Amino acid sequence: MNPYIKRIKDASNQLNPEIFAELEEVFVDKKFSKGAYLLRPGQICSSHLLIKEGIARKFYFNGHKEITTEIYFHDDVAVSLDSYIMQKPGDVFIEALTELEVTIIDYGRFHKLTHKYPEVMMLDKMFIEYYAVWFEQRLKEFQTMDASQRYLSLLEKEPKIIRFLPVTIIASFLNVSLETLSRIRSKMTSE
Amino acid sequence: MNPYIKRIKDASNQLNPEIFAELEEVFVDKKFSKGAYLLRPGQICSSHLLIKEGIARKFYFNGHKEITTEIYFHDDVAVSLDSYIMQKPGDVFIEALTELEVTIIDYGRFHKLTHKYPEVMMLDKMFIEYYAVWFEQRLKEFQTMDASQRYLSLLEKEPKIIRFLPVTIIASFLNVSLETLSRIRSKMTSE
DNA sequence: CCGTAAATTTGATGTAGGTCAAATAATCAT
DNA sequence: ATGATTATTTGACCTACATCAAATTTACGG
Repeated sequence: MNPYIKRIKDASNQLNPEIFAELEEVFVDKKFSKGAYLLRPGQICSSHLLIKEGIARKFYFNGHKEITTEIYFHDDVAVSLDSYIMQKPGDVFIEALTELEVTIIDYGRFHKLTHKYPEVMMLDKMFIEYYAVWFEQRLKEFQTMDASQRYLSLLEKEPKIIRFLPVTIIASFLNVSLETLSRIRSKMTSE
Repeated sequence: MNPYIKRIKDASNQLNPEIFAELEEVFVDKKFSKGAYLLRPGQICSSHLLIKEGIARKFYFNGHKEITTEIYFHDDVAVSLDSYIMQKPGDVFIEALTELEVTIIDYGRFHKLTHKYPEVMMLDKMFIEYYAVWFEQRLKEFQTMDASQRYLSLLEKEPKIIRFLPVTIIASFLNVSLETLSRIRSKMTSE
């Protein structure tokens, strides 16, 4: 498991049961059908979305080109960071790629707990740390790897993505054209 | 001013004077001469480095190629995030590009305060949030802009970088070859 | 099943930006 | 200053990947 995720799990397991119970009150489960948008540009991201079941992605438009920034699976947390932190309208879509079950953690109610219990703020901080390092590593991949290497790295880290998603979305996540991704794939299977 | 920086400044100004005083005790000033390394690969990043005077950068080697990830000026905070958070050896250099004065905020002593005062943890969290969003935006630039656009964007946001630093370093920050950067520049001045 | 639409592959061609090499220009020590 | 060293520019060429277009495969509603 990712060491940052492990760190968060450990910390939440060590939470005093009373706090944990209060925390769970803030959680609201919800289902979305395939293709539904959990967030759209212009909306304020008012919650963390913890994925229980299914796959989702975050993407934005650059002109006519879709850029997929994140793909979420079980236990991942989907959030539009800038919009969430500053509570201002964002510019991304969060989309259900399959039937989806999520736990919604409301911003306002969560923040109250954050101020009531330092442990909860710590947990919140750990999430942000995970995000920051995740982005740093992803940036590094773009700065040091070519398209094939990024594909290989993804294949290794998230084989699920490759198995279940159409090339369009994988290509947009790797920031290459779908034609290029197709060629990378055919070259790899032929070797 | 960057809204995240403003947010941090506002919060630290609202800090109760007693806490502020305790916080200042943790601060230690230090000078470095041009070319000195404040951090090297293999070392654990055990402090935040707040730049008081001068310019610094963070970089790492990818094979023989240097990649500059950040360039720091007055009031910026230099830290190797992954190494700092997990307190494990990192793989980056932090280098003084000029004569440099920094305020060192020691990890251990700062963390004690973080647990003593929720306000301080909040401040710490805000720093991480700033970092996370900074990385997200930088990633976006690589995904949506070509070399000239990245140069223009840097010129606009950080004209100081362009004025005071050699092409080698700017090029490595923009992730282009120095030759390409040189051509971009000559094309721009001729137009 | 079959026809149609969507997804994927394959091919031809263009271009941004890399690499290597040489030419200037700037910096610096004696 | 003057030579030596380092930084920057310029030129020739090459490669990874984009784009456009067509072919093929897959999925899917009737």
